[in-house]
Amino acid sequence: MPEGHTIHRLAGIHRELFAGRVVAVDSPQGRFADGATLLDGRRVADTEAYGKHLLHHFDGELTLHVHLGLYGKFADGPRPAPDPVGQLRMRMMSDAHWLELRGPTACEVLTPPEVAALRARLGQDPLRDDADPLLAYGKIGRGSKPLFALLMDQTVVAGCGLIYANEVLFRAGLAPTTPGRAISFSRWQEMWDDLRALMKEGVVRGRIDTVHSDHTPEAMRRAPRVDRHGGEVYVYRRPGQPCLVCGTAIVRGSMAGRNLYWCPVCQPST
DNA sequence: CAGATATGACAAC
DNA sequence: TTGTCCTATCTGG
Repeated sequence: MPEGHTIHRLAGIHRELFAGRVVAVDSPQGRFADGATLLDGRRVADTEAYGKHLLHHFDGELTLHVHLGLYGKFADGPRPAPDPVGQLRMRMMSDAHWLELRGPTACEVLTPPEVAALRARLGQDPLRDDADPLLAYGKIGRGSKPLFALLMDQTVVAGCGLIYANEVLFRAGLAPTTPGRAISFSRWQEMWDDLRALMKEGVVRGRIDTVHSDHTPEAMRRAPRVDRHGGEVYVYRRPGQPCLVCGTAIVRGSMAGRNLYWCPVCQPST
């Protein structure tokens, strides 16, 4: 489930479990063997999320950088740790807890300049208090690039993924193909605020719910209550099914290799 | 049990 | 736009 809310949630959990503690780190699978050696026996100073990137800052100016990609997963629990099963890229253990990581796109140790470079190439993260929607709008308001592609562009909005992009566009009543220059800053600000609120909910709940609570019981009955991704949504992965608001069949398309879903009536093309 | 699928990102064409 | 990588889980036969 790795959109930005998942990573921020993980940062919080890992801070709770490991910040301030010395940990043992290894790589049963072997693919993170060198990095594990660098971190083994050090103290975790703090954890942080930036967009979809998770950072564990260790004493000695070393940072563990993890990007889950499409398949990456963490698991944790109280010791004793289970025996390694499957492809276990990294394991971390304090005196009280264990943490397992499998299938990440990135699992590496970064120096401070490398961390700075990572942050510099990321856009505004709605889940961070240091984010500025006006800076994001600077990359949006002029061009012809579609809003969907802009939302998915991590150098514009860091942490927004496929589900949030599709859903926030539905909630805004905007077609995914709407060019960035077609919306004013105040319109963007509204969408940003909506996205931020949705993602904050996602951090707390550990799932993505985007359906307004005041929907009619009839509409809710027509929808699968919970998608396989674990949340309640308007359009994501509901092609051919009736729109929860107007009943029109949801349409599927693709843009930049990603799945698009929208309601042609609630989100008219301009 | 093989094949398809998954909330991502990047390089190469 | 296509191919590639990472791994587990769900699907159909």
